[in-house]
Amino acid sequence: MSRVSRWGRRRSAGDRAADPDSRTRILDAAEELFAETGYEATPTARIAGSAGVPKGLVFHYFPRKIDVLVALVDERALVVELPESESDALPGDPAGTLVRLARRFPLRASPAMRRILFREVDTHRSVRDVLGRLNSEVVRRALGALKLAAPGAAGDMARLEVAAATFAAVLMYQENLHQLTGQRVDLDAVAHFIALALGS
Amino acid sequence: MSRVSRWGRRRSAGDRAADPDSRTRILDAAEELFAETGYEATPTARIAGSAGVPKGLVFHYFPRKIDVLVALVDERALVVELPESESDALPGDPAGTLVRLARRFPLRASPAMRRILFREVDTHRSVRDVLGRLNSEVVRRALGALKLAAPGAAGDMARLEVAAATFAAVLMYQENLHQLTGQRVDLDAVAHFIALALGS
Amino acid sequence: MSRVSRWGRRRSAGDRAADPDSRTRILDAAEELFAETGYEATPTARIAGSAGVPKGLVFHYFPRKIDVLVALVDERALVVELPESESDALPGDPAGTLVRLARRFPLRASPAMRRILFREVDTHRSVRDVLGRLNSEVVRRALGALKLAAPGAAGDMARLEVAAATFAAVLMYQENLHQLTGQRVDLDAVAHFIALALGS
Amino acid sequence: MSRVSRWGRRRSAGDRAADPDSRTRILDAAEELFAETGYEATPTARIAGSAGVPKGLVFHYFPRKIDVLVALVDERALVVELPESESDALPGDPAGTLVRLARRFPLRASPAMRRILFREVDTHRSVRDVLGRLNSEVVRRALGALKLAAPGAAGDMARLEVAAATFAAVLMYQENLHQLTGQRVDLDAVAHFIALALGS
DNA sequence: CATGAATGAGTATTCATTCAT
DNA sequence: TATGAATGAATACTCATTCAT
Repeated sequence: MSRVSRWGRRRSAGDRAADPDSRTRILDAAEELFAETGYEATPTARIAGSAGVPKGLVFHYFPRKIDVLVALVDERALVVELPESESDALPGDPAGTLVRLARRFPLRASPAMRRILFREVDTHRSVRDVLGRLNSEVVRRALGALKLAAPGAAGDMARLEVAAATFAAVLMYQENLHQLTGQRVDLDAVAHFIALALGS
Repeated sequence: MSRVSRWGRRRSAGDRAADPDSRTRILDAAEELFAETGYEATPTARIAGSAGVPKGLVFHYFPRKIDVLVALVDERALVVELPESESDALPGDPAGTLVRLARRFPLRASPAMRRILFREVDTHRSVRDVLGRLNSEVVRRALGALKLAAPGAAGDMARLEVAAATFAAVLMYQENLHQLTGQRVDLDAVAHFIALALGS
Repeated sequence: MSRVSRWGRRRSAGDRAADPDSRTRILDAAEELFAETGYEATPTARIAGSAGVPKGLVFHYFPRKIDVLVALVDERALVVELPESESDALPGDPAGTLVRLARRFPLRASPAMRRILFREVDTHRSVRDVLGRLNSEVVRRALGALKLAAPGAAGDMARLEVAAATFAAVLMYQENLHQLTGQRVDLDAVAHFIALALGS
Repeated sequence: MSRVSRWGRRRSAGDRAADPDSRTRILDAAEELFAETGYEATPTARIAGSAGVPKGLVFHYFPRKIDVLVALVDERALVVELPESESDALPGDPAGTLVRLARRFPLRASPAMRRILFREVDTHRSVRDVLGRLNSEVVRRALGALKLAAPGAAGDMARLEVAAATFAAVLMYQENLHQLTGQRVDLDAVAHFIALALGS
């Protein structure tokens, strides 16, 4: 049950812990392959091969291929439990507040997961649900943080909501944008831009 | 169900016949199916069946399955040739300018095409190219329009660029957002919000 | 649709007709293999191999494996259309009447079919239905023939029914009995035995 | 659902414990499943699951899957040791004699066993042997009993043999017939019918 | 005895693609 | 152009069986 890995440090050198168990290795491999090639175009045999386990073992843990995707999304997309603390919020600094929020954003977890979530929204209800929940959460937190950080605009709820939704959209899709245009949107600049609108 | 879409013209010049030709019917069917189920998960046989043509005919027009996708994207994603006219731009009304731009936006073409473009970015270089070109185009036009519409901010190029990129992001992904959260982002509100930031 | 073969003369020498078509060859092979090894234990690949057609073609004609069995049973178990003529019935000779009936009995069709019918009764509703219909038919005809052939017992309907059911049971299961005990029940003797009971 | 059947004794001698031991539970489950679904179509894992034992334990007791079937047939198909007593035979009452014989007939053991025996005749030599032995036994006993019960026909050995074989056929397959036609053959009526033939 | 992870050969089924007509 | 039978590589999934604990 203990899901060992955390992206960016999946198997660091000095790890004296034993090999991650087979189930984890399967999910690791699937995460990478689904992100690269997509769910449909990734044969289970390749997942097994890439994970270094026999083909049959994949089905031991995940009776259907779709269960690999579902487990992946359920176990790895929302694992980072953000403390509810909105201590990020610094009154008078909405831009910095948004940037700090983005840094600790759950979607910051594995870039592979982000690609999977967006690419496979239609593949399974579970993916769509997780992505939806994620989006709502970001909007909710951005809104909460902005309420504290932008005292001047606190009265204009509608404006705060648009700000939160706009920031969320940029944040949620930035990875996709990066793929498309080849250039990453500068989140800091967007945050400042939004702060401007709130300040006026 | 009627595949005679309002999304651009597919019919050959002199068409008064009721039935589009086979090739068109194949593309119509593929467009719908790829959007629904994805490229990989859509068998060519189903495209043929849905188009009401024999299986073999699909390969007569499109030697490889991928050619269906490529033709679809090449012929239907950018067909709406926006007049270069930035007559949309109304000096002093950046919000209205953005909204008008959005209304005539190429991506406003077939919703199915949008889903295909986003879902199949990684399936073929051609898709990625078209989507990239589309995105650049939107940013470019938004930027151009804003230059004219927001004379006050005209000097601050960096700010205009962030504004354009932000609006483009919201615009490009609004359909996706809609699916996820079940509620459409209010483009007008975002446009006004952006105008606020430009005005201050 | 024309089902060429009739067992015992599936491919006689002087047959100038071309090879039976692929579909027929598949059914021929399946009939033999299902009878030998049973439905479950017969891989579709072996059917194809035995029929001399590529694996995929089996699924071209029969989308699911069970469809092969169903087609087999539906098309080959009841094909022999017995003329309704009860001319078999010879008044005063119930024994001869039963024997003649047995000789033209539909189940006399392919011995392989008989083994399939009995072995796979539980495999699919269609098999059970065909076998049930066959049994009812035999009882019905035996009863009809006996009514005419055994005028002495014509008044004792109950006795005629028992006679018909008994004969049908022996007839229907004789192939199985043969397998089990290694010795065939002598149908003639049973017919005479039954005639005895009717005569007394 | 309660596997404590009336069909022979499975429990070890001193059993007062509520739970049969694992081996017995495995056989119980297999008996039910083989009868329902057939040997080939019943995975060992399902036997284990249905018996409430871990998968590995099945192979502890029965190294190969086929051993489960063999053990089942060997231990449960002939267990009811009929006393050799032909005290059933009542001179002058061949019908009653046959009916009494049928009531104590070994095949009266578990209906599930009967279906297994008939369905899996070809699966393993052991099954065929047991079924063959069973059939011979029935014929042998019916013959013996009829010799005593029908003194009038005692001289006509051939006729007695046909009578025995006919009755055995009806008896052995009545369960199958029941499934097929949905209506059970009336054994009493058949017995009387046979007695008639012997008496004339 | 008990347990369940591990293994890999086998199986039904799918599907892009070819091609004779 | 049309047509649909033919082909076989690929793929998800099954399952008997082994084995370390």
